Amino acid sequence: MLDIKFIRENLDVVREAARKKHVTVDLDRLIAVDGERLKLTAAAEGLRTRQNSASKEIVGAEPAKKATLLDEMKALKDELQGHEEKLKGVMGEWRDLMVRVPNVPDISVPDGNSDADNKEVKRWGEPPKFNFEPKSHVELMEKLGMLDLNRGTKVAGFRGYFLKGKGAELSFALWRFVLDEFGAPASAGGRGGFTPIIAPSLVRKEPFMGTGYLPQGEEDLYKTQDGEYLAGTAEVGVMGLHMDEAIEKKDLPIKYLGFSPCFRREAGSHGKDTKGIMRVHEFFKVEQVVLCEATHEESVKQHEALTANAEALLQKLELPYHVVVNCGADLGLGQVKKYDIETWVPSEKRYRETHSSSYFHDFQTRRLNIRYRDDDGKLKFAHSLNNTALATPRILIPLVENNQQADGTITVPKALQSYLGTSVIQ
RNA sequence: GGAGACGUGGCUGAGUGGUCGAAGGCACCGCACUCGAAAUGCGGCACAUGGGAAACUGUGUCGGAGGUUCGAAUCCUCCCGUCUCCGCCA
Repeated sequence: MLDIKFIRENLDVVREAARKKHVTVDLDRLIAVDGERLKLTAAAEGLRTRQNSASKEIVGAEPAKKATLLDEMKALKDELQGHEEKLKGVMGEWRDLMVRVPNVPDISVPDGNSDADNKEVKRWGEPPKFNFEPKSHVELMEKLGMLDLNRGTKVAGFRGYFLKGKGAELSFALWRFVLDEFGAPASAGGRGGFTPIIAPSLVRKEPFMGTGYLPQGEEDLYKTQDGEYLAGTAEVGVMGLHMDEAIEKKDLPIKYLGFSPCFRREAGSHGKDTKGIMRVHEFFKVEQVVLCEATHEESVKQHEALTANAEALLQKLELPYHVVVNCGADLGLGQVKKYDIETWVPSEKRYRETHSSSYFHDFQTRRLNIRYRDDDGKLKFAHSLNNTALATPRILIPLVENNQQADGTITVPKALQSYLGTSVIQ
């Protein structure tokens, strides 16, 4: 959510933001409704001022005076109720419009109409050259008893899967590997400063509103009969952690390495990625979540750091990847800027998204009411950021495909060998 | 699932119809003392929003939404949340 004052005073900027993000929101209507809101509020406040002063007079007034005042107040009360009725209607529309206003993308975000317009900004590693036709992760993993899709769908329905044997072990190995990478202090070659946290996936409505997944993303979420939703990323639960809190400035930046199961209905992507474990309803994410001081410079610094962290993991896993800066149309409502890291998938002969790194300024924290006391003694909304550390099972796809051998066995990257207890999956 | 208690500022905690935006404490800020710090003393200090160049000032906010009343932190209803006991389960 943006500050209404900011919207009023920078209407052109917000209008341009909506255009760039391809978001439809009637800003002129918002300004008109806001004017109405202010007018009605002022009128109601005037009446209340009178009510408050009369209320003080009534206490000590003599009977005749008191009766006069009481009559006046009864009439005023009716008038006030009329105003409040109108204001209520106006506020309803105002709020509906406000939650649709997008955050302003950074100047460095390219224009574009879809993810096809994202711009590559970096490339690392070389896609492997095979002297045989590379197999898909489905073929490789099923052959090695790592994955069972048929029985996955039997049990869990469309997009269901079982990871078993080395497939399950590989997942545990990766989680442990990531935890160690982030747990080690920077001096020891680790990422440093992240607190591991296992976050709820079953989450109440407020953190979804706060992170911006509701109301717009409702149809991609599973909802329980008790009104909670299942989170599609650990970000939701972790961001909810400090909701309605005031943080000590000395504690910033706060960095979490959140882990949780994730659930997505994948509504609207029915035809996409129907084979294998690229797009599943139920998966796991290790997510980096950061709260920091409310300056653009700090956000940018943390954003680059989060992105570098993910890159470092991929480099240790020896997976070729590239980084794209997402174009306006491919940004979420609250995102200022986003890098997707896409990892090479040999069977598709292209890079596929495995990480997504974004910052929000105070868009999320304003909704979540996460503040810190600044040096001037004032409470300010913190800035928030997040990036994937590692999402399973998707990451298994490039991992097995890039390391496949002609005989269908899979070599294990050095960094993982001690975790998996072998250098070859066969 | 049953019964009960509770929800107040950054934190803690008083407050049961008007004199309450709210005592006291902690934290924080300023000043004094000090070579400096600690301790101490004095003062300041909720948040949001409207008006105003500013000083200042209007309004709202005591979990949320309604209601009673001229007037609600305080009374009533519903909802949400927390805690305790019992039950159930691991």
